[in-house]
Amino acid sequence: MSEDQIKRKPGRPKGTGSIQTMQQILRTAAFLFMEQGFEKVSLESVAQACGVTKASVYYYFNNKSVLFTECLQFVLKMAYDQTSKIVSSTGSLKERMLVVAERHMNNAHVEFETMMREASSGLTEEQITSIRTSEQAIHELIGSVFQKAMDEGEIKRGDSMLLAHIFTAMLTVRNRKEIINNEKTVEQAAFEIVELLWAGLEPRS
Amino acid sequence: MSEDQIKRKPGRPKGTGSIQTMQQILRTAAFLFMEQGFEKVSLESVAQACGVTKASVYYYFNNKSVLFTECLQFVLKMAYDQTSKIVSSTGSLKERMLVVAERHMNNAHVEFETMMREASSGLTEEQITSIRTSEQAIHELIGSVFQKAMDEGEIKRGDSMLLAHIFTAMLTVRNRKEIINNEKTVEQAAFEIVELLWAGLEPRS
Amino acid sequence: MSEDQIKRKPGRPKGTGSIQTMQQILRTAAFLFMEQGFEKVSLESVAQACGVTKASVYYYFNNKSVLFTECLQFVLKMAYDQTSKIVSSTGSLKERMLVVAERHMNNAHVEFETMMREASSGLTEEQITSIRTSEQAIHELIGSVFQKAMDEGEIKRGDSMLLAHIFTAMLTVRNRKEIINNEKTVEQAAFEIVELLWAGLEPRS
Amino acid sequence: MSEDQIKRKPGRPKGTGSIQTMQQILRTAAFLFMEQGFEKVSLESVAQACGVTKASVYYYFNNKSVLFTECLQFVLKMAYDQTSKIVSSTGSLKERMLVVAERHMNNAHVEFETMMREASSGLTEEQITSIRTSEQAIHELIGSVFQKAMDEGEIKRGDSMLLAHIFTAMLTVRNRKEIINNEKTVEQAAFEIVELLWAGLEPRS
DNA sequence: AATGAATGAGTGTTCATTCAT
DNA sequence: AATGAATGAACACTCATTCAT
Repeated sequence: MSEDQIKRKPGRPKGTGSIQTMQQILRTAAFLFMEQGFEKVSLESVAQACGVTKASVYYYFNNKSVLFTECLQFVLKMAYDQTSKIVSSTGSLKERMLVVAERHMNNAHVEFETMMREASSGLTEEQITSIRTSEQAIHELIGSVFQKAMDEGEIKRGDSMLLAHIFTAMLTVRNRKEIINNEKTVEQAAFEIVELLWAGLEPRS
Repeated sequence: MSEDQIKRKPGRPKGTGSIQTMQQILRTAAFLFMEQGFEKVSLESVAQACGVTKASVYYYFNNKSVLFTECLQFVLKMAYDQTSKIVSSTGSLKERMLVVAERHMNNAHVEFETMMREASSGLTEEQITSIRTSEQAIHELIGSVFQKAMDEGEIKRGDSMLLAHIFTAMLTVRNRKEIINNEKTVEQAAFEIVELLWAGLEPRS
Repeated sequence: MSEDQIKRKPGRPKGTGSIQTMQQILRTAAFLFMEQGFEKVSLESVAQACGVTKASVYYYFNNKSVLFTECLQFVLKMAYDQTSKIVSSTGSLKERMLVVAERHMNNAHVEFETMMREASSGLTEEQITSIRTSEQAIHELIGSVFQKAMDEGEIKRGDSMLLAHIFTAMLTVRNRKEIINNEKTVEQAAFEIVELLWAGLEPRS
Repeated sequence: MSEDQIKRKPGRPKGTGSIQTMQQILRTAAFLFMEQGFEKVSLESVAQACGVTKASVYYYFNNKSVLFTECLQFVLKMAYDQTSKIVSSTGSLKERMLVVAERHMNNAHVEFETMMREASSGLTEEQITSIRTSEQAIHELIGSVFQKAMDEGEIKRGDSMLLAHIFTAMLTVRNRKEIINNEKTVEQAAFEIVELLWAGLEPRS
């Protein structure tokens, strides 16, 4: 998050201005987009939050759509890496998915599909598919993990990709203020969700 | 400049008067809001879609926030009524929830939480709570059905309200184009979701 | 002012709706125009203040300019009558002008000239001259009184019409909040103004 | 629809850049506000009068209230400086006040109080007091001059601040078209006003 | 006599985008 | 590398005005 602030190697930094500024714009904009969605974020507000001018943002990103696209890819890549690390660790599938759930539910953000729908009219076909691809990668990652577990008999057989989507969809209850914040912690909710997914509703005879 | 334009006189045109303009505006706007979210829908576009002028929209609704609020309440009431009818019909809980799932997934719309987040900055506290209340009513309806089933031993015990939220969250996979539209019909997806929710992932010994 | 409310003759009033409504619109609008000027007063606000609809206002007055014109003439006629009564009463000129000053300064209103300038672009030549004539009548009334006093040696000779304008102009200090409201009452201010006008600044040798 | 229109690209045009756009906007807007008042001046008209776009006006002034406030302060500062120079020159008080009168009456403008009343609903408390302060400064300047003259016996004793207000109020006869323009020059009127103020109406015995 | 419904023309304001430096 | 100046397009909202009933 603020890795670049704290850990400063001694000596004059190489590219003080250029790459650093671009990275900061990217990070800041990504945060704002995830928080407020496409339309509500103005390039002016991005610039201000970065302490630069609007024109500077344009210097690095040709237009709002480009910035948005790169932001999403940045965020999705981070999510992919994080998830990848978790699922490839040791432990039972259930245990690992619980960690995935906790992490996912702690990253506050606008729901993906909605943001895409909002933005899509301003994006080119290319941009849309490029984002979709990055997003799909995550689902495929999770899907493949489920598939492997099915093959090994760890869980029941079924449509692994659909399962992956259902799983991520379940995690969006994080956004319901009535559930989280009031009565349960995120960890509790994540735990109950995974338990439910594993056990099902049907009472054992 | 506009000398060559046909100068329409202001004021009410002679023979317009459809039956219920207000209802039509409400319905049209509701559809557009659900499809595109708060910001992207301009009152101009609402007016055009209804075949009236912007000023006419303002004649019936004081401002965009009011229109939005009434639209959402309109939609939520319909959803509540629909759901209410289904859950109070005969059949096992699982059967009834399948119907709920099918209906819900066929109503295309932006995810609720995201839309609210997007719009909330423009709404008054009152408007927000009024919408929230309407929305909560649906969850409580579903939650109460789950609770009753728990009490009667039809399903396992658990947090019925959390379950209600999880259930509706699961239905949002409808928005994922990779799943629906390509490989599965909505009905298939709904069926598999309900099956999964009931049976769980754990393989029977 | 509220003469029509208090003094109600017994029996069914003749023209309950028509003339009464028109009078009320006129009075209300006049008050609003004097208070806020031409542009700031919307016909909607006039209607609301009267408890009727905008269309009703249009029923009695063809358009805003007409309403404005009639309002001003109404107000100016009242001012004329009031002034006329005062100046034709007994007492020295100075005494009578003091009463005029007090009355004038107690009627809160936007300065005349400014209001006219604001409104004039929307008025026809006819309307403007008709208002100007009514206004001029007041000045001529006061001017004639001054002239007579000059002829009779009660005051120094001079341009009586200019003097009339100066006199009314002096009374506009009523609008300066720093003077009235804080340190002086309207009556005190009126007194000092008249004293000053009579005695002049020059110290007697 | 606009296919046949020449589609100007957005963004800064190639060779515009006059020297000081902001100053010109300020001056032009100040003139328009003084001439027509707050409501009647649209930012569009200001822009047009300057040969720039509305958006350019917004580039320099955040909103109409800000522009209005800065305009008034600009005008008031000029008036203060002008008056200050005159009153601190040599000559008798009467001579100097005659010059003040002439200058003031030659600057065509809407009456101050009225303009403030019209605009005040759109201004913040801060803006109002900031303007009021600037205006009060002028009256205090004139008041102090009168006070000094009283102390030195050059004129009769009295409320110097009230006198200052009366004096400026008298000068508003400049706005009465029936007086100026037709029969008298501004200089004549100014002369007669000052004469009257000094000598008073009372005939010497 | 009075009104509800509808409209065209504006007004203030925001924003993505461009260009010269 | 970064910015200040400028713009066209859109948007939320208001208002005077008209017409049918």
